[in-house]
Amino acid sequence: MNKQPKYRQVADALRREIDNGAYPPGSRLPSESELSTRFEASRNTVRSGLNALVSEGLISSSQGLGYEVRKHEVFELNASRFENLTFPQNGDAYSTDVTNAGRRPSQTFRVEMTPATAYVADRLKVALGSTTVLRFCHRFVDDVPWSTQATYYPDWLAKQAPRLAEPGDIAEGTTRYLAAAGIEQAGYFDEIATRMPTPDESRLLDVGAGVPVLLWTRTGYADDRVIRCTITTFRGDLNRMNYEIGTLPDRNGDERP
Amino acid sequence: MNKQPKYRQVADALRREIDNGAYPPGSRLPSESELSTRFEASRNTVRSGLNALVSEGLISSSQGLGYEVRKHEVFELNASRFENLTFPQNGDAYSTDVTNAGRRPSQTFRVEMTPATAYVADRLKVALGSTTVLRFCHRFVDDVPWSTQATYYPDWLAKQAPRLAEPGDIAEGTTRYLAAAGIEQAGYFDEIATRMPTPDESRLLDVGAGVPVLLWTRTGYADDRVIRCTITTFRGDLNRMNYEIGTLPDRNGDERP
DNA sequence: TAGTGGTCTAGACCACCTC
DNA sequence: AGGTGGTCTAGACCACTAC
Repeated sequence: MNKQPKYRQVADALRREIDNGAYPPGSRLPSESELSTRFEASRNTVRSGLNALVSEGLISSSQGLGYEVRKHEVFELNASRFENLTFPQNGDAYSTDVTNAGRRPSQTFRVEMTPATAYVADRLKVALGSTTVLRFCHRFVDDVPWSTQATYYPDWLAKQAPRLAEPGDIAEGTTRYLAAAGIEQAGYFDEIATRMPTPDESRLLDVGAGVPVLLWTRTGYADDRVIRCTITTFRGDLNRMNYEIGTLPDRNGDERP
Repeated sequence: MNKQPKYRQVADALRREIDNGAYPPGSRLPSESELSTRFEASRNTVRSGLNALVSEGLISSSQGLGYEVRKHEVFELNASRFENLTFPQNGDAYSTDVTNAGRRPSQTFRVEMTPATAYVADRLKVALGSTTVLRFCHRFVDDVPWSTQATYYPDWLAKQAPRLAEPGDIAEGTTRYLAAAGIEQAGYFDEIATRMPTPDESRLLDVGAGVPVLLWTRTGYADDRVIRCTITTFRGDLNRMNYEIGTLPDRNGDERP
């Protein structure tokens, strides 16, 4: 006989009921004291079970309100089209994508000079701690924190293209501005990873326990030189990345009925 | 004054010490009762703090042994080279990659006929519940569970290429076998997402709390037909995916000193 | 004010590992 | 045997939300 601990039985029973649709996304679970009666367990034991489901990302809780089944709506980002080398888009790809999806984008933006961390220095091929220009975006969709994006430029490039280090927006887009300055991005290297958020990331993206982040690092090259390194941190529950490679049939919105 | 709850103070203090290197990766934390004395908190409160760090993926615990700082070694998978259309590799790309990294790959393998789930049916463009061939791999590196890979083929293709549904390995590789049968993959569509593992996935990949999974879905096309859908589930703490797009300078191992 | 979850305690017993 | 974490309880008080 393989007896499970009681808190796990609670978690399993509730998970099954959520999967079955007994508690649809957005609905509320019974209160801790009700569950405590139902499972003949102390409140603390029930809490352990609920906690497990929170860590799985299945439910969330808020003080005074109760436990709610999480709803998952995903936003797709086409990374191979995002910055297409042959068909560059006009303006900001993020705003366009979000607006096209019928949502309202907003962002805060800042520029600063900052010493390169090991991770960034490695990719930009500059010395650890050497100066870089950081252009940082904190992005929202319908006022929900969605992602952060930090782009680092090496010092030598900022000297060649001084507007990079100026606080304002670059209206025509940085890629286009750099191209006009004779720096044309010929290719990029993408790295994708996942992990649980740091406390800082939890704060910026407003995620609780049970939601991982999706980390996307794009290193851009012009000839043999690295011209930038962009680190995007997504809420894992709200985002998905796509790549199209080779020849594909047309998929003109037929996937979104 | 912004007083934090005690269990969070415990978590923050320990996280800081881990970040500082006071407890390097692989080392053990003091026992719960020692921490209980140090922080003047009950054992349960200390446990809450430790639990938070477990959920962040920073530490892990095992009965009778204590808490250990997790070490992170990542395995990189180059998804744009993985199945290069112009320079196909010989044999199994996974085994080659792992062996090249000086590690020992192993896997279990099975083939079955199974009705298409909504997710798979959507991608294969077949009816929900219609028959598909599933070729499933459970992969290990040095006997550590690493990833699972499930490839679904539509029924019509299995009729055209009958060895797909046979239980054994396909020595020359399925891509090559299909090409010989006149089915040449011309392109693919990749989707990448992350979430916390389901209980099934936790079991197969042997991950505890605080480790998300990285989900990679590759849908392969030949002309306008979908010929397969491969769903790979990685342990998020051990894997990273890469894409090379456009022209890049040679990076012949110079990144791995 | 009543009900919800959030924090904390003190103590008990069990399961696992090392010696 | 002695130390570690894992489970569970009963009860207390606090903070937030709703009405």
